[in-house]
Amino acid sequence: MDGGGEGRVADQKKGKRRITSVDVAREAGLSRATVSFVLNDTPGQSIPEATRQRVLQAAARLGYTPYAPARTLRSGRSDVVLFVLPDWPQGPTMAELVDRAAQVLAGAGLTLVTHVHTGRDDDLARLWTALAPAAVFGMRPFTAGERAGMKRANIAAVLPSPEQSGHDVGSTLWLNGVGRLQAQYLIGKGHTRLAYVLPDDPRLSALGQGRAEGAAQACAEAGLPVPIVATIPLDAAAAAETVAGWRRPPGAVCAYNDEVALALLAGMRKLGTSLPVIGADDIPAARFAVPPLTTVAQDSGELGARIAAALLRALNGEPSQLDVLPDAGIRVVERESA
Amino acid sequence: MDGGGEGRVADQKKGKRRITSVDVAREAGLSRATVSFVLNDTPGQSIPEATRQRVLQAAARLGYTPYAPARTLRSGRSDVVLFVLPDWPQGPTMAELVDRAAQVLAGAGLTLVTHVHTGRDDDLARLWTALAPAAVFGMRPFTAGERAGMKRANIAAVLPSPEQSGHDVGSTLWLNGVGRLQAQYLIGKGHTRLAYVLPDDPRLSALGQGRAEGAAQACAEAGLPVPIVATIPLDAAAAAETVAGWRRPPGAVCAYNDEVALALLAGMRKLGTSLPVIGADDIPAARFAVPPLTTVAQDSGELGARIAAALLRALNGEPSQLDVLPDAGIRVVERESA
DNA sequence: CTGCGTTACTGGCACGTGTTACCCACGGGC
DNA sequence: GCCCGTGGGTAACACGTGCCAGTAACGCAG
Repeated sequence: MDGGGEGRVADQKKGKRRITSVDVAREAGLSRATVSFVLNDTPGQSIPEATRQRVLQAAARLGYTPYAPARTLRSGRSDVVLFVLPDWPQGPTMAELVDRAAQVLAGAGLTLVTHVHTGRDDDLARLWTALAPAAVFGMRPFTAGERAGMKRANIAAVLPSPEQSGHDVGSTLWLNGVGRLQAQYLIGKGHTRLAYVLPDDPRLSALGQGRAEGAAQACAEAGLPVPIVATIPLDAAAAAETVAGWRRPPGAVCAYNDEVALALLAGMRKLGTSLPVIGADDIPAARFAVPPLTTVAQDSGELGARIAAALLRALNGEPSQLDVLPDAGIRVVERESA
Repeated sequence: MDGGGEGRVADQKKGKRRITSVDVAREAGLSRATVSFVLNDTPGQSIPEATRQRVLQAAARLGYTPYAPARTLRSGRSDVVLFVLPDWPQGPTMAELVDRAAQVLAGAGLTLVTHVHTGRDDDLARLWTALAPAAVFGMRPFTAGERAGMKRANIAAVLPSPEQSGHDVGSTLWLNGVGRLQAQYLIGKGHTRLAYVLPDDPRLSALGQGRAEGAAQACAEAGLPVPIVATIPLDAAAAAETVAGWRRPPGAVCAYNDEVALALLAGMRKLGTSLPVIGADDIPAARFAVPPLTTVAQDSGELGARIAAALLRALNGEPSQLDVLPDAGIRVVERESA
C-alpha cells in the first residue's frame, strides 16, 4: 500500500495518524505500561526519577495527548460535566454562575460544558449519548423519561436529585428567595398592598411562580394580604393597560426581573402615574432607567460554586442535597424606583 | 459475593453493569455483528425485515444505548461539536445563534455543546482533550499554540480558519457590518460628524474596534470625516463627562451596543443635552428607554445556521470559508433616539 | 455431481487506554 | 546451596464498538 514507502516517513505523510502512548513508549525505549504509570502518577509503583524524566521528555517531544474516548472507555468514567441550560434569556448572571462552576469543577479535573435545551425532546437523549458525561446538572427537574435515559447511559450524578424535584419547581430549584427579598424590602418601606408582575413568556412561568410565591410568603409572614399577580408581555402599552386596569392599585410592585420592571416603568410613564417598582437581576440597563431601578442582585458566582461542590459530592457517592442553594448571597441594590 | 445470588439477578443488582450490544445480541439470539449492522443501517448488508425487527425490539426491550466513547474510539470520529464562547456578556442574540447552529448540526447527527472561555489558558487544552470534539468553533481566532494543540488532538475542523484569522479580528470575524449600518443610517438622516462610543471592558475591545472601523468605512464612502472615538465605562456620570468634554460635539452618536447607548442617554439626560444615538443588538430594555432607542438588530439565527453549515462543509473536507458571514440579516430598528 | 453467485449471518481484529498479574535480577538471611 | 523480598519493568487483558473477511446454506446452470 501507499507504494511501499517505508516506515516513519510514510506515517508522517499519511492520513493524520494519532500519536499514542505506544509512540511515546517507543521513543523512550520503554514499555507502554511504564509510560502509563508515569503519566498518571499511578500510586504503588516505584519508578526512578531518571526513567520518569525519560518518559516525560519523550511525551513532550512528540506532543503526546491522551485520547479521551479510549481513556473513558477503559476507566469507565468521563471527565465531562454537562450543564443543561433552559432557553430562556440568559443574562450575565447565568454566565457568572456557569463560569464559577466551571472553575470549581476544573479544580477536580473535570471539564464543564453547557448546552441550551430548546425543548425539542430528542436532543437531550442525544446529548448524553454523545457526551457520556460523568454528571449532569439542569436548571429544571428532569422528567422520569429523561432520568431513565440518563440511568441507561450510566450517568453517575444528576442534579437536581429526584427527592428535590418532588417539591415545587420554583421554590426548591431556583431562588424563591428573590421574590421574598423583593417583598420584604417593599414591606420595610411601609407598603402593605403589593403586586407581583410576571412576564408572559411561557418558558419563564415556572420560575415566575416561584418568585411570586416567595413574595407571598413574605407577605404572609408580615401579616399582609397576598400580592396581586399580573402577567404582561414585554411591551410598554400592555404594561400601561395592566396598571390602569387595577381598580384598587397596590402600593408598590415587584417585577419578575428588570426587563419586566422597565416595561412597567415605561407603561406608567405613559400613563403619568408612578408606583414604586423593584426588579431583579440588576442588569446593566437597570441603572440607566428613568428613574434608576431598585433591584435585587444575587451572587450567582457563589451559587455556581455551590452547585459544582454538590455535584462533586454526588460523584463521590455521597448523595448530597444542593444545600441552602436558594439563599446564596442575594441582596437589594437600592436606587430610586423604590 | 452479594450472598451468592446466581447469574442474571446478581448482574442486575451489582454495580451498574452497562447494557452493551452483546446483551442485545444474546437477547435477539444473533451475533453482535448483525446487531451492529441493523442498528447502524450499515450499507451493503442484506438483512431480512424479520431479523431487523428482532434486533430492534431486543434493543428497545433492554433499553440499549450505544456507548459514545467506544464508538468514537473505534470509528475515529466524534459526534460532538464545540463552540467556544468568549466571556463577554452574552445577550439573547448569542443564544439564538447557538440554538440555530445546534439545530443545523443536529440535522447532520452532530451534537453541539458550548463552553465559555474565561481566559485561563490551560482550560482550553483540557477542553478538547476531554471532549475530543469533531470540530471547534470560536468567536475569536485561535492562537498558534491553541491550533497546535487541536491538531495534536486530531480535531478536523476549526473555524475561523487560519487564512481568515490573518485579517483583522473585528473585521473578518464579527460584524463590522453593524458599525457600518449604524453610520449609514445616521448619515442618511443628514448627520455629517459622527462619534463612535465604545465600552471600556477590555474583553470587548476587539469587537468594538471592528464596529468602529465599519462606521469609519461608511463615513469614508460618503466622503465624511472619520468618527470621533471615545471609550466609556458603563456609568451615567462618566458618559456625561465624555459628552461634555467634546469641544466640538458630533451631530450624532453610534454606540457599541445598547447598553452603551443607554449609558449615553442617561449621561445626556443628566447634562440636559440631547444628541441622536443609535445602539446595537436590540436588547429588550432598548424599547423602554427614554427616548426609546433606535438600534441595529441582526438575525443571529441565520448567522448561526451559516456557521454550522460552514463547519459541516469543513468536516467533509471541503476547506470552506465562512462565506459572507458579516452580512447576515442586519437591519435598523427605528425608534425615537435617532 | 461440480461450479458459482447470492443471501444471511458470524468470527475476530482494531481502536488507545488503565491496570493486574507476572517476570527477572539482585541482595541478603538461613 | 535455597528461599524470600524488593525495586524496576513488561506482557497481556478488558473496556464496547465498527466493520472486514469469511462461511454455511441455498438455488440454479452446466
